[in-house]
Amino acid sequence: MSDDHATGAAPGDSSLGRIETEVALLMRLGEATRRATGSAEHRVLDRAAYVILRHLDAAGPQNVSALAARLNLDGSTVTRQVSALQRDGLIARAPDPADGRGTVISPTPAGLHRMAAVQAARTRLYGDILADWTPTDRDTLATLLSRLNQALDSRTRHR
Amino acid sequence: MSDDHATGAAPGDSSLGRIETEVALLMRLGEATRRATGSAEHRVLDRAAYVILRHLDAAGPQNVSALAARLNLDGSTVTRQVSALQRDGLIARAPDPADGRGTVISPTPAGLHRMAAVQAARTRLYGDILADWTPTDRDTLATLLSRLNQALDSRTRHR
DNA sequence: CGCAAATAGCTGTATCGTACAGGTAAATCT
DNA sequence: AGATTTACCTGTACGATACAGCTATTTGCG
Repeated sequence: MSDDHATGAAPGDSSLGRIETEVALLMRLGEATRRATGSAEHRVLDRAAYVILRHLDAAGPQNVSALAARLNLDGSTVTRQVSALQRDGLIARAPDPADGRGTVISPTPAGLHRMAAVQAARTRLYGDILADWTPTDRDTLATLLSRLNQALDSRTRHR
Repeated sequence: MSDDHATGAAPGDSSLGRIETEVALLMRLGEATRRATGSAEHRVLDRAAYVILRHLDAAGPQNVSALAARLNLDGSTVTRQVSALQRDGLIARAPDPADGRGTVISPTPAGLHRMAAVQAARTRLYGDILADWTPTDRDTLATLLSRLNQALDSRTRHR
């Protein structure tokens, strides 16, 4: 799994490969973890539902298209997610007063509560898992991940 | 996406919250990126197929159950993935000489080639995206991700 | 103003990845 | 040898997603 580039002191090259590997792995593990974590009775939030609620929480009520654009999802997907969330009482749809076509989605208190619970559970999980990490390492990971996401996002977005 | 809201995490805890946020985000972005990257004609490898090939490459030919256990997937899922990979000529099935029930899966040259191509493309992508990172930062990210995965994995596994 | 084009959202349909339950065959245990 | 376990496959179902097509509304333009 290495393509020797043989330029200079190439430790940076192999980190790209490692990053690729680890991100792929994390995706798998994250999936598995989510599946295992959000088990039976909880009937917790699916992947997208969680991010939708988080985004509504962070960025305020907004319509389906805005959500879709922001989350890099098809409008129809968001429509369905939103329908499910509404069915479960986690968000509310209201006609957009400024645009007769639009619907404004806002989180309900129950939705925020549910989201916070999931968030807390996951955060707890990380606390558990990273119990023996130094605060510095945690902080560094958080920062680097954030930078990675920002880079990935801007790349994905304007292209 | 700012995480300033609604968790009530103590400042010392905040890196955990940030990690949670960023991992969730990375999952979404990774999905989107994969979807965008592996576009049309390539008919590239799906998520699982890629990891299967990588694992076969890294750990050698093995049977379906071993793969399933290792990848945290149901046997049936692996069976189907493997069937698809076989149909596409990327892996080969052979009866296990030591166990009449088993089938040993090995990557074909074409499979390895395909895998390497995807890997290279992704690595290139990361190189592109992280162009302005210092080698140190890249290296640190790779290392921390690896540690995170290891922690997540061992947690997921024996439980 | 009135109609064409764009936009917002929904619904139908398809695909993919995955799981669980059930089947058959082979191996292992007693 | 019979019972149990293991390995794999198949049927079926579900969830997340995309794309295409529909309707209602808004916007832009002659």
